[in-house]
Amino acid sequence: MTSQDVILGILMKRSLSGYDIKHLLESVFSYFYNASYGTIYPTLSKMEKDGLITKESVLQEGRPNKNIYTITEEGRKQFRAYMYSPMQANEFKSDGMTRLFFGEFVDPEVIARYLEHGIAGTKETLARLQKMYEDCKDTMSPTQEICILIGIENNESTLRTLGNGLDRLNKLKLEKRLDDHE
Amino acid sequence: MTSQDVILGILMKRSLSGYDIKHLLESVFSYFYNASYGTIYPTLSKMEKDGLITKESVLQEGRPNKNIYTITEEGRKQFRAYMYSPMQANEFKSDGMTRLFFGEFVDPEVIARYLEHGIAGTKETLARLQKMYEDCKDTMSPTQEICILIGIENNESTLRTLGNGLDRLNKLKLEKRLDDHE
DNA sequence: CATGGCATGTAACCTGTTACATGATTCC
DNA sequence: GGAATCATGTAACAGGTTACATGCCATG
Repeated sequence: MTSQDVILGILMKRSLSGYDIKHLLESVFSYFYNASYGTIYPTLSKMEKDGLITKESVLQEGRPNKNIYTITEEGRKQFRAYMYSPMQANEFKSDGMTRLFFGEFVDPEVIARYLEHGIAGTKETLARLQKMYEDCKDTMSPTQEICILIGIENNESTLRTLGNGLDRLNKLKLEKRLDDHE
Repeated sequence: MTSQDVILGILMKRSLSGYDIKHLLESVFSYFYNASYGTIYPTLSKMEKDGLITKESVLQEGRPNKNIYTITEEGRKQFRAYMYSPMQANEFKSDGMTRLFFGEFVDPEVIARYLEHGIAGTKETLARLQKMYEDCKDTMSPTQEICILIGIENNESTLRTLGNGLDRLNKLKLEKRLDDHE
Protein backbone atom coordinates (compact mmCIF):
# COMPACT_ATOMS: atom_id res chain seq x y z
CA MET A 1 0.00 0.00 0.00
CA THR A 2 1.51 3.29 -1.13
CA SER A 3 0.07 6.78 -0.92
CA GLN A 4 -0.69 6.45 -4.63
CA ASP A 5 -3.04 3.53 -3.96
CA VAL A 6 -4.85 5.47 -1.24
CA ILE A 7 -5.19 8.59 -3.39
CA LEU A 8 -6.54 6.53 -6.29
CA GLY A 9 -9.11 4.99 -3.96
CA ILE A 10 -10.22 8.39 -2.74
CA LEU A 11 -10.56 9.71 -6.30
CA MET A 12 -12.63 6.67 -7.35
CA LYS A 13 -15.72 8.37 -5.96
CA ARG A 14 -15.20 12.02 -6.73
CA SER A 15 -12.64 14.49 -8.03
CA LEU A 16 -10.77 16.42 -5.36
CA SER A 17 -7.84 18.76 -4.77
CA GLY A 18 -4.70 17.85 -2.86
CA TYR A 19 -5.93 20.01 -0.02
CA ASP A 20 -9.26 18.16 0.11
CA ILE A 21 -7.46 14.81 0.07
CA LYS A 22 -5.31 15.83 3.02
CA HIS A 23 -8.40 16.76 5.03
CA LEU A 24 -10.11 13.50 4.21
CA LEU A 25 -7.04 11.59 5.33
CA GLU A 26 -6.99 13.52 8.58
CA SER A 27 -10.61 12.88 9.39
CA VAL A 28 -11.76 9.55 8.04
CA PHE A 29 -8.49 7.72 7.46
CA SER A 30 -6.42 8.97 10.36
CA TYR A 31 -6.95 5.73 12.25
CA PHE A 32 -5.16 3.50 9.72
CA TYR A 33 -3.38 5.81 7.30
CA ASN A 34 -1.80 9.25 7.17
CA ALA A 35 0.17 11.41 4.77
CA SER A 36 1.54 14.96 4.79
CA TYR A 37 1.33 17.60 2.05
CA GLY A 38 4.96 16.82 1.32
CA THR A 39 3.78 13.39 0.20
CA ILE A 40 0.44 14.28 -1.36
CA TYR A 41 1.43 17.06 -3.77
CA PRO A 42 4.47 15.35 -5.30
CA THR A 43 2.50 12.09 -5.58
CA LEU A 44 -0.34 13.86 -7.41
CA SER A 45 2.16 15.41 -9.83
CA LYS A 46 3.71 12.04 -10.52
CA MET A 47 0.32 10.41 -11.00
CA GLU A 48 -0.71 13.07 -13.49
CA LYS A 49 2.55 12.57 -15.39
CA ASP A 50 1.85 8.82 -15.45
CA GLY A 51 -1.68 9.36 -16.80
CA LEU A 52 -3.48 7.94 -13.77
CA ILE A 53 -5.27 11.24 -13.08
CA THR A 54 -5.97 14.52 -14.89
CA LYS A 55 -5.66 18.02 -13.47
CA GLU A 56 -8.19 20.84 -13.86
CA SER A 57 -7.34 24.27 -12.48
CA VAL A 58 -10.30 25.99 -10.87
CA LEU A 59 -10.09 29.74 -10.39
CA GLN A 60 -11.66 30.97 -7.17
CA GLU A 61 -12.34 34.50 -6.02
CA GLY A 62 -11.10 35.53 -2.61
CA ARG A 63 -9.22 32.22 -2.32
CA PRO A 64 -6.21 30.58 -3.94
CA ASN A 65 -6.84 28.58 -7.08
CA LYS A 66 -7.52 24.89 -6.78
CA ASN A 67 -6.19 21.95 -8.76
CA ILE A 68 -8.98 19.41 -8.99
CA TYR A 69 -7.78 15.93 -9.89
CA THR A 70 -9.90 13.33 -11.66
CA ILE A 71 -9.08 9.63 -12.02
CA THR A 72 -8.61 8.24 -15.54
CA GLU A 73 -9.51 4.78 -16.87
CA GLU A 74 -5.82 3.91 -16.51
CA GLY A 75 -6.01 5.04 -12.91
CA ARG A 76 -9.05 2.87 -12.20
CA LYS A 77 -7.23 -0.09 -13.69
CA GLN A 78 -4.26 0.63 -11.42
CA PHE A 79 -6.53 0.87 -8.40
CA ARG A 80 -8.15 -2.48 -9.16
CA ALA A 81 -4.67 -4.00 -9.50
CA TYR A 82 -3.90 -2.77 -5.98
CA MET A 83 -7.12 -4.14 -4.52
CA TYR A 84 -6.37 -7.60 -5.96
CA SER A 85 -2.64 -7.58 -5.10
CA PRO A 86 -1.30 -9.59 -2.13
CA MET A 87 -2.13 -8.00 1.19
CA GLN A 88 0.52 -6.32 3.29
CA ALA A 89 0.77 -7.02 7.00
CA ASN A 90 -0.27 -4.27 9.41
CA GLU A 91 2.47 -2.02 10.68
CA PHE A 92 2.40 -0.97 14.29
CA LYS A 93 5.07 1.05 16.00
CA SER A 94 4.52 2.09 19.59
CA ASP A 95 6.79 4.35 21.56
CA GLY A 96 4.60 3.79 24.62
CA MET A 97 4.90 0.00 24.50
CA THR A 98 8.65 0.27 23.97
CA ARG A 99 9.04 2.47 27.03
CA LEU A 100 6.82 0.15 29.04
CA PHE A 101 9.03 -2.76 28.01
CA PHE A 102 12.06 -0.93 29.38
CA GLY A 103 10.10 0.20 32.44
CA GLU A 104 12.45 -1.43 34.96
CA PHE A 105 14.96 1.36 34.29
CA VAL A 106 12.71 4.25 35.35
CA ASP A 107 10.56 5.20 38.36
CA PRO A 108 7.06 3.71 38.58
CA GLU A 109 5.66 7.26 38.45
CA VAL A 110 7.09 7.63 34.96
CA ILE A 111 5.47 4.38 33.85
CA ALA A 112 2.15 5.60 35.22
CA ARG A 113 2.60 8.74 33.14
CA TYR A 114 3.21 6.61 30.04
CA LEU A 115 0.00 4.70 30.62
CA GLU A 116 -2.02 7.81 31.43
CA HIS A 117 -0.72 9.47 28.28
CA GLY A 118 -1.80 6.43 26.28
CA ILE A 119 -5.23 6.42 27.90
CA ALA A 120 -5.77 10.10 27.10
CA GLY A 121 -4.74 9.61 23.47
CA THR A 122 -6.94 6.55 23.04
CA LYS A 123 -9.92 8.37 24.54
CA GLU A 124 -9.45 11.17 22.05
CA THR A 125 -9.22 8.81 19.09
CA LEU A 126 -12.27 6.93 20.31
CA ALA A 127 -14.33 10.12 20.69
CA ARG A 128 -13.32 11.21 17.19
CA LEU A 129 -14.28 7.86 15.67
CA GLN A 130 -17.60 7.78 17.50
CA LYS A 131 -18.43 11.31 16.37
CA MET A 132 -17.52 10.42 12.81
CA TYR A 133 -19.74 7.36 12.99
CA GLU A 134 -22.67 9.41 14.25
CA ASP A 135 -22.15 12.08 11.61
CA CYS A 136 -21.62 9.83 8.62
CA LYS A 137 -23.31 6.51 9.24
CA ASP A 138 -26.13 7.30 6.81
CA THR A 139 -23.81 8.16 3.95
CA MET A 140 -21.17 5.47 4.53
CA SER A 141 -20.85 2.32 2.46
CA PRO A 142 -21.42 -0.93 4.42
CA THR A 143 -17.71 -1.82 4.37
CA GLN A 144 -16.81 1.67 5.55
CA GLU A 145 -19.17 1.12 8.44
CA ILE A 146 -17.46 -2.19 9.26
CA CYS A 147 -14.16 -0.38 9.04
CA ILE A 148 -15.08 2.35 11.50
CA LEU A 149 -16.78 -0.09 13.87
CA ILE A 150 -13.59 -2.13 13.96
CA GLY A 151 -11.72 1.06 14.81
CA ILE A 152 -14.12 1.90 17.61
CA GLU A 153 -14.06 -1.61 19.09
CA ASN A 154 -10.27 -1.72 18.91
CA ASN A 155 -9.86 1.58 20.72
CA GLU A 156 -12.38 0.55 23.36
CA SER A 157 -10.30 -2.57 23.95
CA THR A 158 -7.03 -0.64 24.03
CA LEU A 159 -8.59 1.66 26.61
CA ARG A 160 -9.52 -1.33 28.74
CA THR A 161 -6.09 -2.92 28.40
CA LEU A 162 -4.27 0.30 29.27
CA GLY A 163 -6.57 0.69 32.27
CA ASN A 164 -5.76 -2.88 33.30
CA GLY A 165 -2.07 -2.02 32.91
CA LEU A 166 -2.45 0.93 35.26
CA ASP A 167 -4.30 -1.27 37.76
CA ARG A 168 -1.55 -3.89 37.56
CA LEU A 169 1.03 -1.18 38.15
CA ASN A 170 -0.81 0.18 41.18
CA LYS A 171 -1.11 -3.34 42.54
CA LEU A 172 2.65 -3.76 42.11
CA LYS A 173 3.31 -0.50 43.91
CA LEU A 174 1.07 -1.64 46.76
CA GLU A 175 2.84 -5.00 47.02
CA LYS A 176 6.17 -3.26 47.07
CA ARG A 177 5.02 -0.94 49.83
CA LEU A 178 3.84 -3.93 51.89
CA ASP A 179 7.20 -5.65 51.30
CA ASP A 180 9.03 -2.56 52.49
CA HIS A 181 7.12 -2.63 55.78
CA GLU A 182 8.09 -6.22 56.58
CA MET B 1 11.75 6.67 19.19
CA THR B 2 14.59 5.70 16.89
CA SER B 3 16.31 2.34 16.45
CA GLN B 4 19.17 3.79 18.51
CA ASP B 5 16.87 4.22 21.52
CA VAL B 6 15.64 0.65 21.24
CA ILE B 7 19.14 -0.79 20.86
CA LEU B 8 20.34 1.18 23.89
CA GLY B 9 17.43 -0.19 25.89
CA ILE B 10 18.27 -3.75 24.88
CA LEU B 11 21.94 -3.30 25.79
CA MET B 12 21.03 -1.86 29.23
CA LYS B 13 20.68 -5.40 30.53
CA ARG B 14 23.37 -7.34 28.73
CA SER B 15 25.94 -7.06 25.96
CA LEU B 16 24.88 -8.55 22.64
CA SER B 17 25.83 -8.81 18.97
CA GLY B 18 23.88 -7.24 16.11
CA TYR B 19 22.66 -10.70 15.19
CA ASP B 20 21.38 -11.32 18.73
CA ILE B 21 19.62 -7.95 18.75
CA LYS B 22 17.83 -8.75 15.51
CA HIS B 23 16.55 -12.02 16.95
CA LEU B 24 15.36 -10.34 20.09
CA LEU B 25 13.49 -7.76 18.06
CA GLU B 26 11.85 -10.51 16.02
CA SER B 27 10.69 -12.45 19.03
CA VAL B 28 9.90 -10.17 21.94
CA PHE B 29 9.51 -6.79 20.24
CA SER B 30 7.88 -7.78 16.98
CA TYR B 31 4.48 -6.65 18.23
CA PHE B 32 5.43 -2.98 18.62
CA TYR B 33 8.80 -2.53 16.94
CA ASN B 34 10.89 -4.00 14.14
CA ALA B 35 14.17 -3.34 12.35
CA SER B 36 16.19 -5.06 9.65
CA TYR B 37 19.93 -5.83 9.57
CA GLY B 38 20.25 -2.92 7.18
CA THR B 39 19.23 -0.69 10.08
CA ILE B 40 20.88 -2.50 12.97
CA TYR B 41 24.47 -2.84 11.74
CA PRO B 42 24.92 0.76 10.52
CA THR B 43 23.26 2.04 13.71
CA LEU B 44 25.63 0.01 15.89
CA SER B 45 28.64 1.39 13.97
CA LYS B 46 27.40 4.92 14.43
CA MET B 47 26.72 4.38 18.11
CA GLU B 48 30.23 3.02 18.65
CA LYS B 49 31.68 6.02 16.84
CA ASP B 50 29.61 8.29 19.10
CA GLY B 51 30.89 6.54 22.22
CA LEU B 52 27.49 5.19 23.31
CA ILE B 53 28.66 1.57 23.09
CA THR B 54 31.97 -0.33 22.84
CA LYS B 55 32.75 -3.25 20.52
CA GLU B 56 34.50 -6.46 21.49
CA SER B 57 35.31 -8.97 18.77
CA VAL B 58 34.79 -12.54 19.90
CA LEU B 59 36.51 -15.26 17.86
CA GLN B 60 34.47 -18.42 17.51
CA GLU B 61 35.48 -21.77 16.06
CA GLY B 62 33.26 -23.32 13.45
CA ARG B 63 31.27 -20.09 13.24
CA PRO B 64 31.82 -16.50 12.04
CA ASN B 65 33.25 -14.10 14.57
CA LYS B 66 30.90 -12.02 16.68
CA ASN B 67 30.99 -8.34 17.57
CA ILE B 68 29.64 -8.03 21.08
CA TYR B 69 28.49 -4.51 21.97
CA THR B 70 28.44 -3.11 25.49
CA ILE B 71 26.71 0.09 26.57
CA THR B 72 28.89 2.87 28.05
CA GLU B 73 28.01 5.39 30.77
CA GLU B 74 27.40 7.91 27.97
CA GLY B 75 25.02 5.41 26.38
CA ARG B 76 23.09 4.94 29.63
CA LYS B 77 22.77 8.69 29.94
CA GLN B 78 21.44 8.87 26.39
CA PHE B 79 18.94 6.08 27.11
CA ARG B 80 17.63 7.86 30.21
CA ALA B 81 17.22 11.02 28.12
CA TYR B 82 15.01 9.04 25.73
CA MET B 83 12.90 7.56 28.52
CA TYR B 84 12.22 11.04 29.91
CA SER B 85 11.66 12.76 26.54
CA PRO B 86 8.14 13.59 25.30
CA MET B 87 6.21 10.55 24.15
CA GLN B 88 5.54 9.91 20.48
CA ALA B 89 2.08 8.89 19.32
CA ASN B 90 1.54 5.34 18.14
CA GLU B 91 1.86 4.71 14.44
CA PHE B 92 -0.56 2.34 12.82
CA LYS B 93 -0.74 1.62 9.11
CA SER B 94 -3.16 -0.99 7.89
CA ASP B 95 -3.42 -2.18 4.33
CA GLY B 96 -6.36 -4.37 5.34
CA MET B 97 -8.38 -1.49 6.82
CA THR B 98 -7.63 0.63 3.77
CA ARG B 99 -8.93 -2.05 1.43
CA LEU B 100 -11.96 -2.55 3.61
CA PHE B 101 -12.65 1.17 3.42
CA PHE B 102 -12.62 0.96 -0.39
CA GLY B 103 -14.61 -2.28 -0.29
CA GLU B 104 -17.50 -0.94 -2.41
CA PHE B 105 -15.28 -1.21 -5.49
CA VAL B 106 -14.63 -4.96 -5.25
CA ASP B 107 -16.70 -8.15 -4.89
CA PRO B 108 -17.86 -9.15 -1.40
CA GLU B 109 -15.85 -12.36 -1.77
CA VAL B 110 -12.68 -10.28 -1.95
CA ILE B 111 -13.65 -8.41 1.22
CA ALA B 112 -14.25 -11.71 2.96
CA ARG B 113 -10.77 -12.75 1.91
CA TYR B 114 -9.35 -9.53 3.41
CA LEU B 115 -11.04 -10.25 6.71
CA GLU B 116 -10.05 -13.91 6.73
CA HIS B 117 -6.46 -12.95 5.99
CA GLY B 118 -6.54 -10.54 8.91
CA ILE B 119 -8.04 -13.16 11.21
CA ALA B 120 -5.34 -15.69 10.28
CA GLY B 121 -2.58 -13.17 10.87
CA THR B 122 -4.00 -12.04 14.21
CA LYS B 123 -4.35 -15.65 15.38
CA GLU B 124 -0.70 -16.24 14.56
CA THR B 125 0.44 -13.13 16.44
CA LEU B 126 -1.76 -14.06 19.39
CA ALA B 127 -0.38 -17.61 19.54
CA ARG B 128 3.16 -16.27 19.41
CA LEU B 129 2.52 -13.78 22.21
CA GLN B 130 0.81 -16.39 24.37
CA LYS B 131 3.67 -18.83 23.88
CA MET B 132 6.16 -16.12 24.74
CA TYR B 133 4.22 -15.29 27.87
CA GLU B 134 4.19 -18.92 28.97
CA ASP B 135 7.90 -19.33 28.24
CA CYS B 136 9.16 -16.14 29.83
CA LYS B 137 6.71 -15.01 32.48
CA ASP B 138 9.02 -16.08 35.29
CA THR B 139 11.99 -14.12 33.97
CA MET B 140 10.10 -11.01 32.77
CA SER B 141 10.07 -7.71 34.64
CA PRO B 142 6.61 -6.61 35.88
CA THR B 143 6.32 -3.91 33.20
CA GLN B 144 7.34 -6.38 30.51
CA GLU B 145 4.53 -8.58 31.73
CA ILE B 146 2.08 -5.67 31.49
CA CYS B 147 3.41 -5.00 28.02
CA ILE B 148 2.87 -8.52 26.74
CA LEU B 149 -0.54 -8.79 28.42
CA ILE B 150 -1.60 -5.62 26.63
CA GLY B 151 -0.45 -7.18 23.38
CA ILE B 152 -2.41 -10.37 24.06
CA GLU B 153 -5.58 -8.52 25.05
CA ASN B 154 -5.34 -6.25 22.02
CA ASN B 155 -4.98 -9.14 19.62
CA GLU B 156 -7.86 -10.99 21.26
CA SER B 157 -9.98 -7.91 20.71
CA THR B 158 -8.86 -7.49 17.12
CA LEU B 159 -9.77 -11.11 16.52
CA ARG B 160 -13.26 -10.48 17.91
CA THR B 161 -13.73 -7.31 15.87
CA LEU B 162 -12.56 -8.93 12.65
CA GLY B 163 -14.92 -11.82 13.35
CA ASN B 164 -17.72 -9.30 13.92
CA GLY B 165 -16.77 -7.69 10.61
CA LEU B 166 -17.08 -11.00 8.82
CA ASP B 167 -20.46 -11.59 10.47
CA ARG B 168 -21.63 -8.13 9.43
CA LEU B 169 -20.50 -8.84 5.89
CA ASN B 170 -22.35 -12.15 5.78
CA LYS B 171 -25.46 -10.44 7.14
CA LEU B 172 -25.14 -7.85 4.35
CA LYS B 173 -24.83 -10.60 1.74
CA LEU B 174 -27.90 -12.27 3.16
CA GLU B 175 -29.89 -9.02 3.10
CA LYS B 176 -28.80 -8.42 -0.47
CA ARG B 177 -29.90 -11.90 -1.47
CA LEU B 178 -33.31 -11.30 0.14
CA ASP B 179 -33.61 -7.94 -1.65
CA ASP B 180 -32.81 -9.62 -4.97
CA HIS B 181 -35.69 -12.02 -4.44
CA GLU B 182 -38.27 -9.31 -3.89
C1' DC C 1 24.16 -31.77 -2.22
C1' DA C 2 20.92 -28.32 -0.99
C1' DT C 3 18.94 -25.83 2.69
C1' DG C 4 19.13 -23.23 6.73
C1' DG C 5 21.52 -21.27 10.65
C1' DC C 6 25.31 -18.36 12.06
C1' DA C 7 27.35 -13.69 11.32
C1' DT C 8 28.54 -9.10 9.25
C1' DG C 9 28.18 -5.58 6.18
C1' DT C 10 27.04 -2.20 2.19
C1' DA C 11 24.92 0.23 -1.81
C1' DA C 12 20.96 1.45 -4.12
C1' DC C 13 16.67 2.68 -3.47
C1' DC C 14 12.15 4.21 -1.62
C1' DT C 15 9.18 6.66 0.96
C1' DG C 16 8.17 9.92 3.77
C1' DT C 17 8.50 14.17 7.02
C1' DT C 18 9.74 18.95 8.37
C1' DA C 19 10.25 23.33 7.50
C1' DC C 20 9.93 26.86 4.62
C1' DA C 21 7.94 30.14 0.96
C1' DT C 22 3.84 32.56 -0.80
C1' DG C 23 -0.41 35.21 -0.25
C1' DA C 24 -5.29 36.55 0.16
C1' DT C 25 -9.29 36.45 3.33
C1' DT C 26 -12.05 35.99 7.37
C1' DC C 27 -12.87 35.67 12.17
C1' DC C 28 -12.00 37.12 16.96
C1' DG D 1 -3.58 43.18 14.91
C1' DG D 2 -2.97 38.24 15.07
C1' DA D 3 -4.49 33.72 14.15
C1' DA D 4 -6.83 30.42 11.35
C1' DT D 5 -8.45 28.77 6.87
C1' DC D 6 -7.72 28.19 2.12
C1' DA D 7 -4.27 26.44 -1.24
C1' DT D 8 0.11 24.80 -3.54
C1' DG D 9 4.60 23.58 -3.71
C1' DT D 10 9.75 22.36 -2.87
C1' DA D 11 14.33 21.33 -0.79
C1' DA D 12 16.74 19.21 2.72
C1' DC D 13 16.82 15.63 5.48
C1' DA D 14 15.66 11.35 8.02
C1' DG D 15 14.84 6.82 8.33
C1' DG D 16 14.24 2.93 6.66
C1' DT D 17 14.14 -1.59 3.36
C1' DT D 18 15.82 -4.87 -0.17
C1' DA D 19 19.02 -7.24 -2.27
C1' DC D 20 23.38 -8.55 -2.62
C1' DA D 21 28.21 -10.22 -1.17
C1' DT D 22 30.83 -13.36 1.75
C1' DG D 23 31.72 -17.86 3.92
C1' DC D 24 31.72 -21.77 7.04
C1' DC D 25 29.16 -25.49 9.36
C1' DA D 26 25.49 -28.79 10.40
C1' DT D 27 21.44 -31.22 9.13
C1' DG D 28 18.43 -33.88 6.24
